[in-house]
Amino acid sequence: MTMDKTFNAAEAEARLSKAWIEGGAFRAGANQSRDESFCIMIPPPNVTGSLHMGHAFNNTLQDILTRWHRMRGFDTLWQPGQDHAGIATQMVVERELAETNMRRTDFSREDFVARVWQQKEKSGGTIIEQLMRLGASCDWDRNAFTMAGAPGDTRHGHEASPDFHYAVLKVFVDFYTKGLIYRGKRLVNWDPKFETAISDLEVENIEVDGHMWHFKYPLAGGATYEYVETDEDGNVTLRETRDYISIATTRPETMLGDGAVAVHPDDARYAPIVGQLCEIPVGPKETRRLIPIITDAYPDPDFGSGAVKITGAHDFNDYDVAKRNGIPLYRLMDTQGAMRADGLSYADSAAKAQAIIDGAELSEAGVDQINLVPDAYRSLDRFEARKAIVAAITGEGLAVMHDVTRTDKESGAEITETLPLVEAKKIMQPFGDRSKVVIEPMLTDQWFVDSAKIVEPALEAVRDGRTQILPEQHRKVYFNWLENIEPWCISRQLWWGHQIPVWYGPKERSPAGGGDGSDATVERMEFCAPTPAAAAELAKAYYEGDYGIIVEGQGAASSEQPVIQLVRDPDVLDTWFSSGLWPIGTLGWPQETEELARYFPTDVLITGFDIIFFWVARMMMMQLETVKEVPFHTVYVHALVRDEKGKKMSKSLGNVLDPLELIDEYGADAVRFTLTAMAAMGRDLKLSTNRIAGYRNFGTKLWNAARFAEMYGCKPAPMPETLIQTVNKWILGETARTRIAVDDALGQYRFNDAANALYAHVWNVFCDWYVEFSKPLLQGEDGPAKAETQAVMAWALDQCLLMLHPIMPFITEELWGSIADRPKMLVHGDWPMFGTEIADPAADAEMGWVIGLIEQIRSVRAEMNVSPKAKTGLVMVAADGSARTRLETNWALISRLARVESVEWAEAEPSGAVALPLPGATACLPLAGLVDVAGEGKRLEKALGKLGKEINGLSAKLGNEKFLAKAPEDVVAEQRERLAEAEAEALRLRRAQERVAALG
RNA sequence: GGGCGUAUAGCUCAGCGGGAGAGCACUUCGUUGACAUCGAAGGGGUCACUGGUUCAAUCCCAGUUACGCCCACCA
Repeated sequence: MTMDKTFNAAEAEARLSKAWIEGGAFRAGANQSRDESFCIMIPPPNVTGSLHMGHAFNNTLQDILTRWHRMRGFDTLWQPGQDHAGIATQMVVERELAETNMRRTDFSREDFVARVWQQKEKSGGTIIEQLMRLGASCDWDRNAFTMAGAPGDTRHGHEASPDFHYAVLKVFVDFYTKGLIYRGKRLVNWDPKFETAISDLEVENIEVDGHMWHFKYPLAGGATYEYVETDEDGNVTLRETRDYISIATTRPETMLGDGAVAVHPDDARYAPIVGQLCEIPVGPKETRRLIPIITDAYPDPDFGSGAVKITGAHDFNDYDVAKRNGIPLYRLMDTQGAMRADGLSYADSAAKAQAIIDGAELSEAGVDQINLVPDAYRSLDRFEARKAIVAAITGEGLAVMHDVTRTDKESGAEITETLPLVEAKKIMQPFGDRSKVVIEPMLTDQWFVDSAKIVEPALEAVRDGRTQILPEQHRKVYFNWLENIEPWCISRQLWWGHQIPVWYGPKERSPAGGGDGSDATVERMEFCAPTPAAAAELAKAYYEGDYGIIVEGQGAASSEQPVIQLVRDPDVLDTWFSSGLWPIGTLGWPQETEELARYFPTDVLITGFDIIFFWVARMMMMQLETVKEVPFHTVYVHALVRDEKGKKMSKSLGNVLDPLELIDEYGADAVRFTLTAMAAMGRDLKLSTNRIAGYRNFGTKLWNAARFAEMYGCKPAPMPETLIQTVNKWILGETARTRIAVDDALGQYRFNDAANALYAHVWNVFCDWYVEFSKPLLQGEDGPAKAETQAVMAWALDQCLLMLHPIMPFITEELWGSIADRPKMLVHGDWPMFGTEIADPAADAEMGWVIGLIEQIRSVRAEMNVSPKAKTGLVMVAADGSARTRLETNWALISRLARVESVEWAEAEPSGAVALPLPGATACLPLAGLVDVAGEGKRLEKALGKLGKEINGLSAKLGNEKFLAKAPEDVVAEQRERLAEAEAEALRLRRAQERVAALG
């Protein structure tokens, strides 16, 4: 069978992929021949996701390491799986519903979740197929899912996944029991689109054009004070009588919820009015609220007016100030970011708020009933309300005014107008990273992980090197975030996810009338347990006495005894809480599985920098808290794949390269090799199709080299004990050096170095030289030499295939199979382990000499415009015998590649010849008649110029006593040697110059 | 406001205390049966700037400039 002229990537990739998977080539432990294990956890892509360039990059690197270890006989597992991706996935389904004008609330929770499971079945397999097309050698039989085992689980596509749901709930319960998780009413980031709380990390602060309005808060009862501004030296710059305090805000709609105005305690301007009341200038005049002017360290006297309105329920800074000063928190908005319409009437609310100012005490729930949104603004969207409020205040003359001078277009006169002070300002505004809508700080009940309590081991593990972060610059980022860790809000008001395993019952032990749980939202008992039955057990113990316990959704009461109804917390957990358990969860924890024992802690995590906080840090904390071990020994953080201009790939820019389209066009190997070759640690890569095409050509080159080998019958065969041919000895050494370089590079996660070493070896050494050198031997009459070369050629090619396989699995597997029938596929090939013991220094030196000679002859011929077809003679002036031996043993090679047809030996260099310096000899090309005298003169001139510079530099250095005294001996010796060589060559060049001059 | 990163050939980037490299692009030449998705030869760089350390700096240190990224509550 002869090989096809080209590699048919599309056909071969599909066929080989199938063969690997059906043959179980990727199973955990496949090809194992040693004790050590090697395990990588895939960063689980979203179930609804599809493969983008980042995935392609990330998974290529993981696959390289996995294949490399598998070939080296490690007990290897690359664990695949998907993430349920709470918000992202629910969003997909809700969007679909929206097309038919339906909402999630049109369904029961159970039905909606069932729809999401259907969606998951529909699209969950896509990314797996795409990863398979990339060649990812995951153990697909173990495909896991972060919501496996949760109610409604269809097990589709992740049949073997452990009960992840149980593991997640168990960790929640454990953390709860240990006091690491708590529930409380806190100000959280609220996404009005998805109507859920989100964590700090899910908020993107983006600079937008905003406005800062300045409004007057009149002092109560028309009081006045003398407002005095001074400059740095204490000189009075402004003195006026005011009956108001000036307040700046970028969000006027929140004024309705103000609880106080704060000034800095040292701010002399406002000292006269501290303790007084001022009026919020919004709403029906007769019921405007009065709020106190207080002091707090928070306001910066140098910013704005120096006075800050305190809206505790709608701003994070204000929240802290309010907490410190006992200022009530008034919630103004509903879950969709519209102004509230629920709760008490405005009049009642204002009255109650006033009562609080006057000293009345209200329960938390009582305060929440207060709705300070006037009727005119109720139900308005927050941005509509903002407009209306600004208009109302301005119309009433309570905006701070300032003079604006402009030049009238028609008359050219300068006109000064007094206008409301509205500063156009760049402000950092928070947006939901998924919803892209403005996030609202919102006062709600949420669950939190008290991260500060579990952070220390995660810091310590990186500090002491149990977990290594590469590249190292990311360590700082990691430390910095963890050292300043904030509580992690883990509850989400969604339906898709792990429902929080907490059940509520009435606080009182004697629920009158059977305890219908009507006040359960106010004061209640929490029962945290991984299952409803366990929760009921806990409740039974608490409600000691003769109660029946009814757990939500677990059937009705049967007896006549009083009944306690347990209601489950409706919220689900942040996706990252469950993916934070990915390493142990996929290995079957909390069962003590064999996999856990073999593969945990895992070896390396390969991930993008964008999820260091989201995921890596959380995994560290959660694994260390749960099983007291680091989840992985190394974190390799890769950079971003950008477009060829360095722009981030984005749909809106339209510069997205689809890895699947690239695979279709260039083949998976070309895409993989490109990404690998560009994977310099810590540096973004700019991907261009041009580059991919180049590496596709590399595959073709390899293919053709194999065709050449096949053509000359180079089949894998035992090599002779002793090699005779120098080229064959030499290629062994070259191969060994490459093997060392590749292993070295991969061992240090220097993927680009590995790729480049292989590229250079295959193309520049194997193809450019060895294949060419082999031709006279393979085509010649010398039987033993031919046989030896065939065997060595086959061997050297095999080594190329073996070493390239982790990066280019398909073409190498295809070649491996077409070269010979083998006991094992290449995917299970035995990675070369030989070192330089198989090299032969004498052969290396000899081939170096031969290559040098050929290159010099070619160079001269090209520059002299000698026709490539013309053959020339060669005159050798030998300084010692070794040169003669070298030339004669390699004459066939030299003659062919340098196109010289004869050689004669002379005592002196003939005139009219170009002299080429070599170790131990001078090679002379008698090109009389062919020589372009002027050209040769120029060439020599140039070469001498270069040499002159080098000689000057070296002599200066060697003339420097300090250098001789302080530099290491070997460096001095090396410089001396270089100087001697340079001088010798310069001498030869000068003699050649003379001869050329004589010719002219 | 903090923190980090990057400046090397026309382009994209490796490298890194003692001889400036690769790929692409460019120029010239080439259909010798592996390969024109190729071969051979070649041009091209005060390694951003300024100081310092050193016998020696593209590389280490400090500063400057430009660009990029991350984090952060200035109303």
